[in-house]
Amino acid sequence: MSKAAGRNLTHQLAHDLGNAILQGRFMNVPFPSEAELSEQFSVSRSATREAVKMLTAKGILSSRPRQGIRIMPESDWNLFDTDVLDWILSSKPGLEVLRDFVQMRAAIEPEAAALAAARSESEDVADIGRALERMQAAELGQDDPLESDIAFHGAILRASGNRFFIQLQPFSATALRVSIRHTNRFKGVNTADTSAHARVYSAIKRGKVQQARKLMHGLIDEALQLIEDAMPASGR
Amino acid sequence: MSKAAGRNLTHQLAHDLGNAILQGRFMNVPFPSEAELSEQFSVSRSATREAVKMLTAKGILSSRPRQGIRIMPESDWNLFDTDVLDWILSSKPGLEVLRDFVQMRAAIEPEAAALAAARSESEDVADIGRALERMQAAELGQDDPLESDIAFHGAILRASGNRFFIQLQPFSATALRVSIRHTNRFKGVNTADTSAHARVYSAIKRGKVQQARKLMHGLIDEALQLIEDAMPASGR
DNA sequence: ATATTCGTATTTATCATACAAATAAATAAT
DNA sequence: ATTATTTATTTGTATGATAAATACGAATAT
Repeated sequence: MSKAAGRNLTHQLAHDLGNAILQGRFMNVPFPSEAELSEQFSVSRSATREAVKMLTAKGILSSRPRQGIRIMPESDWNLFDTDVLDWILSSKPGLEVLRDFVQMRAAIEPEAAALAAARSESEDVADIGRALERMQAAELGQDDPLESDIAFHGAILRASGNRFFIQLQPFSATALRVSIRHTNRFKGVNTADTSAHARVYSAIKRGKVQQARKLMHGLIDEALQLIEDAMPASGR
Repeated sequence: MSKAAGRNLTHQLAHDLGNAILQGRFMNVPFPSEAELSEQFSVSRSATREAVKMLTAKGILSSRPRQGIRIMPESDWNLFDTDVLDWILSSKPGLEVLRDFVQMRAAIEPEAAALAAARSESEDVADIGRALERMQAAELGQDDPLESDIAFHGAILRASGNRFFIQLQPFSATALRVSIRHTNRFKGVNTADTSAHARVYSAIKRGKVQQARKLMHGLIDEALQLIEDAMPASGR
């Protein structure tokens, strides 16, 4: 078991199991029983059961008497859960998953930018500006390029004023982290990218709804094109 | 505690607590401790703890020694969790929540339709046609209008071929269920609506990406306009 | 032979109890 | 008034025992 990640044993075990499952370590072996898990991780049955219940709540496991604990089909996993997103990230996802992430962002973020522009008088919009400043600072090596990019897109989701968009912040962040793992060997800090972001912010601040949507769409669609060009044709 | 909803006591308790929380029953009273929950629901501490851990996994609760169990801020709740969506639905959400649902659908579903059109050769597309037939049957009273509508939009999400869109099926279904509760007093079975759906299906089947996106957007945007017109101006 | 019934072993589900650890609040000391 | 210490409360962890569900195989009947 990992050092001292979660706050308590139950959380740690849930985290470790989640990671192991998403890494595919139980693809060929049957999933252990409660008793086996307790023994393998040197944890009480109570803690084991609680960890299993947490993963059950995320749609990853299910358990029935006599049958034991089983991994649910991937289609049941709650992919928008923050923990699950973390486990996806550390499972080193391939281009297909990255494409799915970016296609989703291409649906969400242009609309979020449009909604933000429609509420341009909101205080939330200033956060977008602050994140943009961080991106500009990152160009000079004074901030982290990835983290400031994440902050920018997160700020737009918040500025949408829509609880569902707001909750997609971890999704967007994970998508960006997956992206950079596939693309940052090609380009480092990108001045053109930052100014494209600046144009999005400008449109939002000035309440230009259509323009905000279109600019954000352009931003993400460019990334999507790069990914699809890099993919073998079979995967499309 | 409710009759025999979930498969076991833990699930039942988690379900009942989730419902109670989303109904706002702990707005003014402090959340009970483990011991109090056990006593109030006549359930062992183990089962109580497991239920609390399940809600913790969904971002709804957190617990620390001495401080007890606390309800997390709503921004932490996993709103895309199927159970949470069910609890939202049974909490009789108002127009603000409905608007958030439909804004989200307006982002997701036009893109899903576009992606489905781009894979029009897929077998998944036939499911959309079958759902459309159900909608047409519903016009004649031979099927359920709401369920067939849900099936239609779910089929398009599946046909997108994108795991994230696919997982938004329960979201879309809940959104439609919330919608009908606010709008079906105005209109019953709508022939115009069904033929608009038929045009979306036709565009997808013929691989017309742009058209599929535009038609689906029109479909949802019309619903959104009705909602925003019905809302007091303050909420925009 | 085939299908059905029935028993049995295995695994989770539930309950109870005990002690440890964390920590918020009260109390005492400076 | 501030800080340190004690105390009480609550969750965390472990263990053991019994109940309930059910997959599997054996026995039985058709």
